[in-house]
Amino acid sequence: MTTSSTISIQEVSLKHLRVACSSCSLKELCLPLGLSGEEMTQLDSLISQRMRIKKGEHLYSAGDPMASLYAVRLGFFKMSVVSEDGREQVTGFQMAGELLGMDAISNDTHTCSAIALEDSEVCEIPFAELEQLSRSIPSLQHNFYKVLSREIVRDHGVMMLLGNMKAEERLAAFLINLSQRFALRGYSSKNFILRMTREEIGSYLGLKLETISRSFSKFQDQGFIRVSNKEVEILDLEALKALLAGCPEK
Amino acid sequence: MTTSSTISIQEVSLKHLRVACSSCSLKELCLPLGLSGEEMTQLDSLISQRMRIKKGEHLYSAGDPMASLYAVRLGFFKMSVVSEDGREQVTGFQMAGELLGMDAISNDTHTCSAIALEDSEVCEIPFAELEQLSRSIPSLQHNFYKVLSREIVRDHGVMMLLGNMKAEERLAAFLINLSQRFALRGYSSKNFILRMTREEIGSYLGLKLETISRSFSKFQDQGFIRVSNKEVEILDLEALKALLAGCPEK
DNA sequence: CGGTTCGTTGAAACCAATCAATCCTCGTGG
DNA sequence: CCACGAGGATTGATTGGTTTCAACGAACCG
Repeated sequence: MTTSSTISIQEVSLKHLRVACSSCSLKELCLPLGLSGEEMTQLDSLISQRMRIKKGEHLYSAGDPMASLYAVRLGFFKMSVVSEDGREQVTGFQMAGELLGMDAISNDTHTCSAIALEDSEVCEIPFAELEQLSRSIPSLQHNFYKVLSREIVRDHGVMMLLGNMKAEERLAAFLINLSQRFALRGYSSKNFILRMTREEIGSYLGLKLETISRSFSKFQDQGFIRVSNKEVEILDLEALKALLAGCPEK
Repeated sequence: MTTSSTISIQEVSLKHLRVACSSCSLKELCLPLGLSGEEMTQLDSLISQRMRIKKGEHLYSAGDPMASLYAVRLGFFKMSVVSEDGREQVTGFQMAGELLGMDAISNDTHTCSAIALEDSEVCEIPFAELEQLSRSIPSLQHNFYKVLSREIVRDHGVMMLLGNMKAEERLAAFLINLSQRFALRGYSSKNFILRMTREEIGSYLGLKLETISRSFSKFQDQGFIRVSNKEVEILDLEALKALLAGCPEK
């Protein structure tokens, strides 16, 4: 079930305030990277609309047919898959400039659900048209291959995390990753708001929410961070990184 | 360090016994899926050579520059990444018809090492040429997007496994997956040889080798499988599947 | 045929899950 | 505006599954 009916009003009102890729602050992080002015205009014409997704709403759900990919303009999403027996696994958190829905290309069907963790905005990118346009714009095709490949590399990083690391190492890796991504987008790398619950962090990291809570408390006791509910302040980034590097003498 | 010096002799001897995609038994599983005769000939001309990789040799290593992707013709590979502090994570096992090196597109550099677990044979696919050809053959481009996307979906499955499942569930999932992939290639789905060690299975599944060994023994005691070293016989596939489906009443 | 790698099994230690109680926060409606 | 309820977070006690440590046996390779 998509939420298309819920958002149709905004769709209309947004049609004429479309922001073109060429003037988008995220173009360096997103698909248009490295395109010429002319090429970017062609890409612009392909982005049919911008959509607003309210906190808690599904942009799409697992099982939905896939017609478009989405680029996050603003906000924060979680992606999750559910196994046959009902277990949920959060596969990632996506923020501005990141693409959603790439898993769906394999079967023209979404395999994940994309849920907004705050009021968000995405650009809809019709996939068939992207595919066609990428044939005439080599650097667009190349960028898109890279985006797909980068997702694979990211997934391998998560496997490393889930397969080899202890609870506190996982959480440290998670915080460092978030911090870097915020920095890349011009936000503070030291102070940020967690848009997800402890349970969602736990699902992503293969841990229970109580373990996340305890690890946060421990980091705070050690003076690595300050946490107050969803606010996080990183006080000692090096200490967190040291946790990851393994004990120096091991 | 690549192993190119080791295999140069075979390369030469193989040049004239190249098997074209069009006559390859794996074409239904591999990139050429759905291409016309004419298109397949073009793809053929791109596959510069076949290479033999001996058991234990690296097809490529993490950090190597990426110029080509590889399609497994024959044999069995493991892919692994190593973290800064030296921990190894096996990210997958690849068999005939599967593509290697897709993670490397993101940076033109391999992020995994590909190691042959038995004497193997791969087709080398120069990436730049594949990219160019895929612009003129829409279904090739589409296939390649799908292959990349399928890899992402597969990785999500591994995350589910690592994040949510207990040791025996993971091993059951692993055996079922292997069984299905062998069947797809015309091999027995009930009897097969594990090409990897217990330690490598453990690394893939986020477990220690002793845990793998114990789980194998337990499955055998329960009559689900018969294991003798690397030989596996699946006696009760349904029982293994039931393990995954979660407790019936949960 | 000897050595090394791989696999199995047992006992103990440990880390995270589970169970449980309490508190906090936020959104909602009276 | 405050009270209420529900969901989210914290913390403690206990359990349990997996790792670790250890020893031994089997298989494989040169």
